[in-house]
Amino acid sequence: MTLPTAPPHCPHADDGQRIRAMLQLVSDRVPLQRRLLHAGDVVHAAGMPFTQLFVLNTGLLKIVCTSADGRDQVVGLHFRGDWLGFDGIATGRHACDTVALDTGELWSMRYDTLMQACALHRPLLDVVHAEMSRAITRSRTAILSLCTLSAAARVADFLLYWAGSLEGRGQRTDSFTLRMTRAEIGNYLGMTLESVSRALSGLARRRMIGFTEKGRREIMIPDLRALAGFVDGSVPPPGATVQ
Amino acid sequence: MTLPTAPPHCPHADDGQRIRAMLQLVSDRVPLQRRLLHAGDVVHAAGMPFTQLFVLNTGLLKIVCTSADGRDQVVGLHFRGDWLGFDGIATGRHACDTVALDTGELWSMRYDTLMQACALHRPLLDVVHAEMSRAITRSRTAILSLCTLSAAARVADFLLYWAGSLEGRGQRTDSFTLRMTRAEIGNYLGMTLESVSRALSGLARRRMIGFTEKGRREIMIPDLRALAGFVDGSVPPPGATVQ
DNA sequence: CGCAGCATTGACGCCTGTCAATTTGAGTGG
DNA sequence: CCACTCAAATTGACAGGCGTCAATGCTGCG
Repeated sequence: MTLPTAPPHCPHADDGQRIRAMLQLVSDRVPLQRRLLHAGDVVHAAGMPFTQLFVLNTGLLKIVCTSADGRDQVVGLHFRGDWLGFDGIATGRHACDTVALDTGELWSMRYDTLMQACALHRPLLDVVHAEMSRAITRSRTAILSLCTLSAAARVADFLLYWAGSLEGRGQRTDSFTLRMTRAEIGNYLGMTLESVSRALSGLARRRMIGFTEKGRREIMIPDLRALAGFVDGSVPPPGATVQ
Repeated sequence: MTLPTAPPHCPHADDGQRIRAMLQLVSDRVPLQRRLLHAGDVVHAAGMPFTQLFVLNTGLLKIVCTSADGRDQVVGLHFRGDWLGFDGIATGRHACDTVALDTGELWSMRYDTLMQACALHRPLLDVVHAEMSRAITRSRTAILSLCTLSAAARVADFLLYWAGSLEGRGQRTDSFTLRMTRAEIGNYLGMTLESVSRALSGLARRRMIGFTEKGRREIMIPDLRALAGFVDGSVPPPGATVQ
């Protein structure tokens, strides 16, 4: 039996390998500072002068943009191996806030130092460009989801994205803890916290996800493919009551 | 009298200078192919092998992403001086379609050739990185608008973005032609074409924009700041009848 | 033990999507 | 130059998804 639908978020099976090799390359070739992060720590804030790039070695971060009139918005989540700070290159100042959502370790390096290292070792430059490329593609995927999916489907898609990110990093994907409040998730997905809660409850009612006894932040996904089927519409929405 | 609100899209006044210098640098230092574009021409399609980067010398392009299950979405617009194709670096294949919306001229260069030129002339590398950085920031701004603004405000914001892009490129900003159908605009803004039409009509009723006699694609904006005030909520929505 | 933050659930209403009719405008051929 | 045709745009009626408001339950911590 072949896959009925391609999972929306399918990191290559060798993503874990890729990320490990990238981290190895960076730590071999670039002088790094290492910093322990705790939930709530600010890596950089909008307006700060740009001098450094960052690599998240472990943990979880959110990117928050704020408009001139005060609307703020989670525009990205970052996992182990993701790079941060590219937004500052063009203007010399960071355009957003970056905040830790969990404990972890952050690497930082001066941009000019990194470029010197790249000049000496071309594969390093390729890695940097690939990471920028990934950042661009990921944002576009987020826009696609925001514009084309219903609120419930966006929540399901978000869970698949999270699971896919863990899978690409070698962690278990059938059960994980969302290290965000419903309000943060809702902000990221362009909906209210109540809609997030209702969507999760609906998915749980349909047995497409489950909650553990440890609290409602820990999510179980028995079958990723079933969830993907819901996102692409091949499974009806969990609106009606189901037995 | 100081500005009541900062315009949401405010390219630096010297953006035109920056873009001209960038184009000059690229054409001086990198072997280019030049190609004439017409509306509908495809620059690259999703899945195509990545070998080249592109710079739009004149004209207008849209970026379209398609999900595995067939949802498609305009995720970006590009004007004179914008770079294209970064999405292909990470995977070696393009992740989206790029389609011309107007006649124009496109420059293309091999990525490896560009990198060789960058190795010889560091400012060129900085330019490339700055363009990638801008692409990341722009996508985030789009997400911010999608998630935090009402449909009518998104349309107003879109017009300001368009005007700002023209301003940064030295063109008149009080009157311009949208080279997209309502359906394309709606797709880009995450709403239906009817909502776009209603929003434009509402803004026109409020005299915040005007249509010329040449057709409903040409938009006049008498006061950018008034429109910006509407986006940030300091001016009430054009729902009710006015005078 | 009690408080404060987080999550769930229900009721209600509005924004915006859907469907449909009509008008406008552009392109084509007689 | 005008009639014809078709895509694009406008506008209205209606409904449903989701935001808003509010009450309640749950959990962790002082």
